[in-house]
Amino acid sequence: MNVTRPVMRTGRKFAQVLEGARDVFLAEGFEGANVDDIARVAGVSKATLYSYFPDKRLLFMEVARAECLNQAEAAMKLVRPDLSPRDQLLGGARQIVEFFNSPMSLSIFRMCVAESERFPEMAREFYRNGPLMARNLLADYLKCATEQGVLKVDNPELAAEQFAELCKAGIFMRRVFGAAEEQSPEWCEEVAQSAVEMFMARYGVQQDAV
Amino acid sequence: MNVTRPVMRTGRKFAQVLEGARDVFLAEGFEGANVDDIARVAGVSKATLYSYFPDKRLLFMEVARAECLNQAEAAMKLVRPDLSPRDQLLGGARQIVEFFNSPMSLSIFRMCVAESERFPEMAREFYRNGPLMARNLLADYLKCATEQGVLKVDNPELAAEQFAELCKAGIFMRRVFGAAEEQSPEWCEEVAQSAVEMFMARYGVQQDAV
DNA sequence: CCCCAACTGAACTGGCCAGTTTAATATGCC
DNA sequence: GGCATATTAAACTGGCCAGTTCAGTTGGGG
Repeated sequence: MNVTRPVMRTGRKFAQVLEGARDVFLAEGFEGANVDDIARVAGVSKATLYSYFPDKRLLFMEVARAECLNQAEAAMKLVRPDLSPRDQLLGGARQIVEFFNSPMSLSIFRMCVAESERFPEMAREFYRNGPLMARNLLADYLKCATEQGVLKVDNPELAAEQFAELCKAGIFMRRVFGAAEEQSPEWCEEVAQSAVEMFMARYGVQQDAV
Repeated sequence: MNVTRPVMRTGRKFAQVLEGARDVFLAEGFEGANVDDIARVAGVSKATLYSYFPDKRLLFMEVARAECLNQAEAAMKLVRPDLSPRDQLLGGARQIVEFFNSPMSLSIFRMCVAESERFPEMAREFYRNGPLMARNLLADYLKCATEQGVLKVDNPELAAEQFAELCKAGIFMRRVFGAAEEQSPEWCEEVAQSAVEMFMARYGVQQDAV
């Protein structure tokens, strides 16, 4: 899997480089980020930086990979089989809404989208490690819940994506285009509630209609 | 509203410039597009191009604006007060799904997202002319339908965004990250149907449940 | 205390590209 | 035919920046 990475990382300052790169990339985007800046912020000489990463692109991919792992880990912690579907989904909705509201997530999203034409592998890898992984996790849950008769989902993959999309309503578009500042927690909560409401109206079992 | 535009566009080759710019921007993105290339593709000298547009950014904004107008016009034609809400919405869903599946729309979307940090006004204007306009159109419809008692929508703006988001499920993410080619018409139709299904389950009036 | 590897800083190369300039040419209207 | 305006080609400026190079410095293990 890791064709390029087993080689070095012997130096003392490897972590510094990654951290500096992360900060600058997130602040400036891929094209906007200046390698001299990265080196300066990392507190490392340019020569050292280039001794670890042969070029800017590989450096960026390493940063994005690390961020995806973070998100995946957070998502895993949310699975709570003891909760009712409604509460389980509400928890998921809250995390998704928050994700699409946070400046850092948006920054990474923007970068991957922006470079997806020039560096297709990069964007695809992000998609696999991020959105796709989240969808599969959710789809699995929906499948289980359906088997247990607490939900009635015919196409779990599609339903999972629908749910994720619902959590973006009123948040994502305005944020990604910079048309709005970070949204208020109250609004986020309303969006999450409304997403669950709609999802349950479609895929909930009758008993829930009481 | 139009502060910059009343000035020129007197020349014969204005349309050529716009067309060439559109082609090159869509193929290469904003940063990737080279002004010399645009001039060449447009069959026009660089000096002529610059006599119309003071800089690359404004040229791009004009291209994006034109594309938005196209979409808006197409959306307007869809309003058919004689149809049932279900059919009306299905028509809308089909257009939205198709929009997010088409390479050209994705290209513009990518560009605006990519540049939204460096040129915020650009992205915001795109948001206003595109997604926001579409949302308002739909929200108005939902409001009317609710007054007429054929739908039961409490928050039309949010509902409109939810509907639009639902139409992206299973399409948008994979496309925007280049993780999939253009999706099949059958899949698009399924996504559209499923979006309407879910929307009606939440906001439809009882009579529909027969 | 010495040596080797990692690290440094600063200058440098080479390429790219937005935007300008100029002097000459085309076009169309009166 | 002549004038004003639009257009052209091509060279040029100035700035930016990824990646290289090198002579010298540090620091920890033997």
